[in-house]
Amino acid sequence: MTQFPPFLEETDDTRDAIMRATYAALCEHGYSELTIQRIGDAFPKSKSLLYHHYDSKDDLLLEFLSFMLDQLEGQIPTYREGGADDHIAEIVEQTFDLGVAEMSADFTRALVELRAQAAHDEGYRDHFTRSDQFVRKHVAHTIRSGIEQGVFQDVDPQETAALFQVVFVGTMTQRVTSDDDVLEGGRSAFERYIRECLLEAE
Amino acid sequence: MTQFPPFLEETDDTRDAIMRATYAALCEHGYSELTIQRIGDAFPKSKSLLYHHYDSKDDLLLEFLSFMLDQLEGQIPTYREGGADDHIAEIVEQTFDLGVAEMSADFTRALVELRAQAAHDEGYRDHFTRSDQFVRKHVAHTIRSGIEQGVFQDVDPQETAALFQVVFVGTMTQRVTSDDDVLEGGRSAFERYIRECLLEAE
DNA sequence: ATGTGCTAACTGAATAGTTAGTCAGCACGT
DNA sequence: ACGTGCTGACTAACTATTCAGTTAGCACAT
Repeated sequence: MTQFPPFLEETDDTRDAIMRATYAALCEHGYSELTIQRIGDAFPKSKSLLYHHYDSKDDLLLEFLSFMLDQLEGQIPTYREGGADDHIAEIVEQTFDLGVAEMSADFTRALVELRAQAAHDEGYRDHFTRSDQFVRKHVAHTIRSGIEQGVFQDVDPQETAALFQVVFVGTMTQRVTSDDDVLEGGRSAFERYIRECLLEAE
Repeated sequence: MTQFPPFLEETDDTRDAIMRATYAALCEHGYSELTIQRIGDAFPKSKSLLYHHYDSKDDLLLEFLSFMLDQLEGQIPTYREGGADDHIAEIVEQTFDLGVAEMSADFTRALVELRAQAAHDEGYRDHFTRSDQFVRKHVAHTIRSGIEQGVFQDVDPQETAALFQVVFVGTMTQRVTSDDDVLEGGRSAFERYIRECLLEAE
């Protein structure tokens, strides 16, 4: 059975139930084998009802992505005070260890497939652009704080955050698309980068 | 019209022609809208003939990937002597600037889509595992040479190459799936990493 | 209370289109 | 005669989407 993230708890709302069904179907079948039928199967009501609430399969999935991103954005405390260095360490931990926080491996898989759609679909590209910008700005802001706190060297926050973003996407993609084990080694090397190029020597 | 890479020159061989047609169709339509029909359209002979040479669509595409990888592996001089530092600089250039060498943007797009299939398809995963290993070992070898040459610090070649691989996949994916411009900044930050964590200070 | 009109949620069955894959047979070099 | 490369027409399965029609609930006049 699919393990739902906390913000997808049971509610009576039909549209929430559709989001839940979409999440479940995506985890179970992946994007490439996702059909309206299968979303319907994961949904207590009828398949046709999906069209009552959304214009098309595409519309539904885009709304789904937007819904997930909203939840995620709402969930991340804009910035909990505390050492910026600790926060960065947490981000690295999440990047190389589990992927994103509570995301199941199955959902990560589907997410990588969904991102790939952005290569030829503007709607998806818009979504991931927004998503990337959110993450990158969050990291940049953290780095800026760290510099002010004196725990980071005087680096360019934008550029550094950009590298974080690339490493983040690369890791996530690599994890689910290749058995070549690159994560442990990549992590060591990246931590060395943080130690020598980001953290202020004490 | 599709611009073919040099190793896909015109030949009489039918199977080469099929590879060419697959490449062209992939560039024109991307993976998600790739059909046997469309490969047939880009092919001077008939669609049914494809089944005479390959068992299934999946078989054909896997053979195509394998074919491309063989060509690429054969093309990269195992190691042209010369400064390992220059060679690494070239790799960085190719990573952030054009993507891989002469690959068209269209093909890169398709390649990202193809990689995403590996999330749920073992055949594709095997391919990209092999592909990743090749690249990573090539980079690791270059780094090892650089250390011996005294131009690189005494880093762990495996770990460093792993980070290169992650950055490579991340950049390629990001480039075609997001309009958030992360490449320039990522490049600057990565070049700083190379300067401070890889190159031997002179 | 009750009947009436109206709307939104909902359903099962149908449809039109597309797809991978098949197959009987043609041309032709040996 | 025979195998090989090759073809066009075909099919069976699956897809997103539609649609005619059922229900349940609500507002409101009687």
